[in-house]
Amino acid sequence: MLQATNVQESVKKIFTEYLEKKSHRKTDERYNILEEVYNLDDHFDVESLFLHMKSKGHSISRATIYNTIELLLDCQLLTRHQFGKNTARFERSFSFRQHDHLICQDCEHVFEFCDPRIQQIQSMMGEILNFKITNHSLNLFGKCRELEEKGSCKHRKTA
Amino acid sequence: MLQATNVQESVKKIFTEYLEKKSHRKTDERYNILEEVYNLDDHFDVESLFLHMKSKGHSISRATIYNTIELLLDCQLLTRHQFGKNTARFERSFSFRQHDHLICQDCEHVFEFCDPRIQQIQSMMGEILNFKITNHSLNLFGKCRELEEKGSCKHRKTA
DNA sequence: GTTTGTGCAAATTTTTTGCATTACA
DNA sequence: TGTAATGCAAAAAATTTGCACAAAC
Repeated sequence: MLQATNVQESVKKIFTEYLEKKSHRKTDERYNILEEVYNLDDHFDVESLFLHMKSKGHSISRATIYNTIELLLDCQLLTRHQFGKNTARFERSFSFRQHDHLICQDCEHVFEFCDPRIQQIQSMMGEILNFKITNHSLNLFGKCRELEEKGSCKHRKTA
Repeated sequence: MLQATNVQESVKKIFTEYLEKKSHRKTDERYNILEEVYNLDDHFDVESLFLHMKSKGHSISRATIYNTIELLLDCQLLTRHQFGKNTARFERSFSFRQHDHLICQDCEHVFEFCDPRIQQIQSMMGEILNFKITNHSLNLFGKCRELEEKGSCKHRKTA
């Protein structure tokens, strides 16, 4: 929990510096959203974050969430993903080491993994194709063992 | 052109076999969409395919395009991508070797590349995490040389 | 002749925008 | 106090669905 608190403090400090540098106002809503984003363990979409915050008693609007997410993306505290569905999904990105995703086609559960060769591919391709590559996303899609063996998997939400 | 014709003939045959196996009807619209998809050199979204077909004199509806795309995805003649925007983009996938994408953040132009290490990562991660991986998508995002040097790039469509 | 597929329009879903009000600086 | 940010609702964008009609089989 100490570690978690430090993360909260660190990202709050980073966000504050960013807001000051950009002359954006330091509103409660922005800090509330930041805090909730860093409380969530998993990837989330705007609607679920909205409902989550509503259920915790925050009075917040979707528009503010969309606006604040833009800021968090801009200062690299958040990463945006699109795992094949129409809804964008987000993930906190401070103090969580670079990783990629493995998505179960059935239950859509997201697993994470890390492989140094991706960085190598990234820098080599940047050189060859004369690109200044800033980031990448590698998604592997497949069926988890449970699904293969039993025909369904535990993370599945809808029948 | 001979090669192109062969591709058209091949995909038509594959599609026909698929439709017959699944007991789906062989409609003109479905074959028209397949042909246009394989005429397009670049990645496309539903709206641009719709407008393209309209401009060529086809009377077609968006609903039919969405439906047919589902079939083409199912028989692997088409691949779906989501390059960070809300709109899904598609790409013909028969006789075009496996590749990944490098996307310019500015003009959104898509470049293609190939690296065998990705397949290695894919199979290794499948073993380690006990996943039956069926496919992957690796996208590198960055700035093309022109953009870096001149502040803008030729593929850019909108100011 | 059945029944699936098409086209159109309406409905959903996800995101963006306009505007009156609130509150940061 | 001036102006940016919020909340709400309406608009826009992307996709899905319902239904009458057309056309495969």
